[in-house]
Amino acid sequence: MYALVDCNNFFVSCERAFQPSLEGRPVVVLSNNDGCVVARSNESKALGIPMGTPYFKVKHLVDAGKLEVRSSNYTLYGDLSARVMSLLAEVAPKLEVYSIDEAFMNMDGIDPGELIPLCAGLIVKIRRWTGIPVSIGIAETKTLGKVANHFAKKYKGYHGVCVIDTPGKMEKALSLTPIGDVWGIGWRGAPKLEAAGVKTALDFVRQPEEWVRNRMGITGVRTWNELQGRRMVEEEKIEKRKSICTSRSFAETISDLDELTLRVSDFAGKCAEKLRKEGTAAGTVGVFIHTNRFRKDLSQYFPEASIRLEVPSSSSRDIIGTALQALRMGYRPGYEYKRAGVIVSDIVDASSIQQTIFGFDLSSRERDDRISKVMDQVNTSGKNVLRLGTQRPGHYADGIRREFCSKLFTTSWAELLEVR
DNA sequence: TCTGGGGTCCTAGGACCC
DNA sequence: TCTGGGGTCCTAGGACCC
Repeated sequence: MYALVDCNNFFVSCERAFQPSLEGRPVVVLSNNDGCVVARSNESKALGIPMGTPYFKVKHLVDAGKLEVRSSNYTLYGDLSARVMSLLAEVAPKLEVYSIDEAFMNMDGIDPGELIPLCAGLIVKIRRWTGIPVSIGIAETKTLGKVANHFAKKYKGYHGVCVIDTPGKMEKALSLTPIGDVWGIGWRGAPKLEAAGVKTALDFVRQPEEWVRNRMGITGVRTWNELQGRRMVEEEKIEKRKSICTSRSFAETISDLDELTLRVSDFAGKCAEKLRKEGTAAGTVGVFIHTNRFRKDLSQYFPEASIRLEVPSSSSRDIIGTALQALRMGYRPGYEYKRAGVIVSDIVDASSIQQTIFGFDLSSRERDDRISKVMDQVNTSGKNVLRLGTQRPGHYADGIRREFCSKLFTTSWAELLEVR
């Protein structure tokens, strides 16, 4: 069986773990730049605030004292996530961390009778040790585990654990699951299915396989099988990432190429850092810049350009230099850019590069790699203390709004002392 | 006035080859 | 005037996830 562990309202729960006054109150956490709502407490869901609501639409509730708001604090969330995952790893034969707030535990080999008490105990322990409430859904496949998790969250009677382990429970659960809530269907696919009379997950699995294949292709057939207890979603892949992206919206728009150069340099430098941290190198560097798509009154422009490197690299000099070339290819003056990003792809293991290159002078590359290494050793604070001439001083994410940010409760002694 | 960021996989169509 | 058929690989864009 799979046990899907999902942290309840994760970002909000992280804020609450260190700010008990938020308990029981409507709380939302905002995206970067304080843009829109990305996490809601049950109380704020009850207020009818949809996911993704721009902040300015709920500001009146905050001003009236009816809603608490926090800027997102990913350092804090990442740290608490690691703590939760380490507790899961202690009991799961195999753990697959799926996202910052979710993990699949492969429970194959554990006595089925033990599953519920084990998971119930885990929920209590995680709450006590980290402050984070979690729910667990148990079933034969990951997609059914998602369904079970839904019920564990929704109905108090389950005390956080729901199991789907018989055909009867399966049919009951599927009949109560709207088709749009199924993992892998998505909000675009749901209306089409509903129009064809498929309103619930049970309606869906009762369609013939060919019907599903014709409408939704191979991915639809996978979901169709998974919902019936046949495993189709692959076991964990421990592979390295295939692409890495660093992008941000700006607090204000930018038209000037020199200013964009500073920002794109920082994003590219961050990508290079991430590559080195994973022990990989990228063969392609891409850059995009976007105008503000919500401003219908302004002219829009979404250029992107990518450049293939002669030899994959993770050196800041290479990645930043190439990103700036790509930026100049796409940039046109006269537009108000609101967002920019760097994507590195065609990623390979850094160790595989050395042997494969002929006729390429590796001596300058080796020198660059040594420079990058020193930069990493010095820049442990996340600040660009050591940087290339095109990068800005300070932190790469400086200049974005974080008006309601909580303290770094878990990661900085200075901050912790300040709280005390 | 104000609207996030980072990933993966699949597919259709073009380029290219014989 | 008449102009094949079949395969692979790559890429861009769409859909989905959290």
